[in-house]
Amino acid sequence: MFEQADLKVHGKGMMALVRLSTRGHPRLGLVVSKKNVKRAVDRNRFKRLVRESVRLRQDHLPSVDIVVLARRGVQDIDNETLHRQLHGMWKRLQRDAQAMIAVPTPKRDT
RNA sequence: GGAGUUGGCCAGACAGUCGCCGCUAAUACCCCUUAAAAGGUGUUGGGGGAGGAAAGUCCGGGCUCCAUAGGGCAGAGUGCCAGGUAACGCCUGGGCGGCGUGAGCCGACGGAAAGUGCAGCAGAGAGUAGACCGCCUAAGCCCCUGAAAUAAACCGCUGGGGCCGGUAAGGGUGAAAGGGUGCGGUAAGAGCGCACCGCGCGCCUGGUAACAGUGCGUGGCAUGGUAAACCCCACUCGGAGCAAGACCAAAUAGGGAUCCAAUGGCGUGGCCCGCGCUGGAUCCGGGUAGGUUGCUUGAGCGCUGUGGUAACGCAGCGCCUAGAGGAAUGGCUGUCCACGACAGAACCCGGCUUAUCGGCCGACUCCCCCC
Repeated sequence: MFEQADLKVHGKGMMALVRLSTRGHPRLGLVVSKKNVKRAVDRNRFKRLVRESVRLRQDHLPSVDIVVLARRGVQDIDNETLHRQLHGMWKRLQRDAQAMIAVPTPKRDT
């Protein structure tokens, strides 16, 4: 997954790795390390918000596996901007995924 | 009214809506069966869902396995006394010392006359004390002076100087200089003597005890500091941890090689004994690591009564209050206000410590004003 991501979507304080799947619905994984987010309260809050965001948008997302990685500093972002970030990321993900499905052989340069 | 001390409690609220994790009831289907129960999946309804610190992991216990945790050594911890407790390094009460006008607060608070060690600088001297300045020159010796007496002299009164010394009152050094104040005493001084204070020891009295005393007697009087230095004394402590452990399914099969060997090897990791099990170790080749349980009814919480100064105990009645498993307890919208801190359960309890916006209640102290 980490080495064979089809797509990478970046947002403020986080990054999402995406792979296409044939499951028929999106699937979410979360990586929030203690190193990057020190307090348990902040780790839990981040995971809840990401889950909620995916839940609210699950019908619009393509059939993909998503892994969201938290980066240092997410604990300082408030809920509202975090939601906006995630919303923007999913929109980009949708667009890119559809483009990739249209092209049968996705090229993996760089 | 102001300032403060102390004990306890709360931890945004409400509504709507969309979700998550257990529980429970009904129901549908699956599985199974003679039939049911149990089990699984879904739908609908009901109900529950982080903390006072859930944290740090610093102590103590339960639970589980190793022996039923046994003996010795080593090691670690605790350290005024009594009580509480399952236990504690915790709590309560008391003692002693310190701080505060006070309510109160703080204290690793046994032993330094068993032993060993350590102490920079300054200073004469730092633990069998010590003469740098100062004070003294009585006794002993030397020199000068030379009263009185004598015929004269010797000796030598007096005074002065020196040597040998005396002295811990004063100065100075230091964190600390070997009880304090006063009087006597003396050449000057000194517990040298005495009085008072202090201290040590013995007894008596009070107190369970620590300890206390205008108590009685006795000793001139230190036993300097450091034991979060070794140490001594008293008391306590076996080890590992829920990834403990248990169960189910499968499997650990079977095989080959080398080495060691029944005063052995493993369990048992500080070591020895003891105890239990038994051939063991390494390599080659092959195989597995899924689920269930432990998992929340407990030294539990609330109320009342009762014993106790209190911590807490006892009795009765009532209540059931998260249980996940990469990990639920949330998102959004609206209204209100004192505009919300620190922060997220992971086997469970009792403490300690640390973090913390603010609010409420009780008790008490000091100061000012009024009656």
